[in-house]
Amino acid sequence: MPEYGFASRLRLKKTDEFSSVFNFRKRISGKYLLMYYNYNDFSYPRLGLIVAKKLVHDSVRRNYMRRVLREVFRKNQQQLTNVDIIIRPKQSFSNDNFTDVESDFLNLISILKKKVKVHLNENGLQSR
RNA sequence: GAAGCUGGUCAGACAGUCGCCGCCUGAAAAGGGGGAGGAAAGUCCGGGCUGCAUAGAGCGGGAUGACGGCUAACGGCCGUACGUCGUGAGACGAGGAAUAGGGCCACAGAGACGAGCGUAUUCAGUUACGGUGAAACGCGGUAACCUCCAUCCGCAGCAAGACCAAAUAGGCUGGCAAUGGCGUGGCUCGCGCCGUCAGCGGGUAGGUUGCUUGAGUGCAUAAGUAAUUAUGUGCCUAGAGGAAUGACUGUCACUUGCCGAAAGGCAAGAACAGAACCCGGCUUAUCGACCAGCUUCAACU
RNA sequence: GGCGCGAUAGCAAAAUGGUUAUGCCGCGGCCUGCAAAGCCGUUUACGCCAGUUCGAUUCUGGCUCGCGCCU
Repeated sequence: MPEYGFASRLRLKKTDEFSSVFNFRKRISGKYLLMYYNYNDFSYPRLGLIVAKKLVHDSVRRNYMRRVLREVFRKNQQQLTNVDIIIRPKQSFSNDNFTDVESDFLNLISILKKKVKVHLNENGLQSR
């Protein structure tokens, strides 16, 4: 039975957790979103969100974007394993482009899954 | 019917699926119930609360200003008077004192603040007038210039404050003595600490608390022109902490456009905006819908 | 969340209840074989809306924008 919940353990909160992802320096970009990622030591993925005040001035729309991105992550989290990801929107969106944002996110996830596979293979080679 | 004025209410409704944050029941699994606003905003005023000594004296500083009332308090609200605007309903108005004193009054104008000057006139500096200018021959104007008078204000803010407590570092509490130093709010007084003796606990990260029942609110009655108050009765209405309210679907209702003779059908739209200790106001943003009272004009009886 | 500052030409930066200095920049001219430097001239401003006042950039409210501190 896949997990659809979104408990607080699945979130990135501390500055150290955010910087570790940024220092890994891996980034995938889509039309609406920018995704940073790093591998973690847990058996589940974790999400961090950054919505810049520069991008959208008023807090209503910033919080809306945060909620939508959290919702998309919640619905698709079973596709991911032990990665920390940070989502940063590149441009603003509203209720009209919800499906666009969702497909953009799914696209990023599929790219990430390929990279994870390669990463695991390389590690396997090194360990031999 | 048209144009307008004032006050008030609402801020789509009801279901379903998947989630989020508190609360309650339960050993658990699970179940039940609650979850943004009229401005939550700006932080412009006023309080509560907390600490600084139970915030106390003086200086300095700040705020307000017709009169009366309401209130926990206010720079808010209500009533009355006055002034300006409007045909009117109404709207707007932070200014008491210029003989307590000081300052300032550009340009123009012969002359600009304290009395003089010019012309005419008279017994007589006695009386009248004087282009300009906001103000001109004076007991001027200006106190949103200093100031005076009256009233009020100590300072900081929940990142206040309290409690439990790793690592590291050495300090903390009680008694006694006294110059100086340090701290507390802008300063002085005042107050506390630093010295020494005795005893062993104190405290940062982190966590818990403060944290939501309160000057609360619906209705009825009474007092008052009103703001408001009193009594009775019903209700509980978010409490997070890198910070919860989201996504999708259905039905009905609203607005606009198109089609149609009509019933109706199709499409689009639905504002401003998101709690962070809590209240009372003010100000600013806002698609619209509805209710009540009133004014002016036109027509008809 | 709370507290406190500021806004003056394209940039920097003063002062004041009655004409907004000054420097750099731009433009035109002189100088030079050509330029630079120098000299002369010149354009562009008191964030916005109200009030007090005869008159506001200044005084008083309210907006808008920017900055700093408390963690």
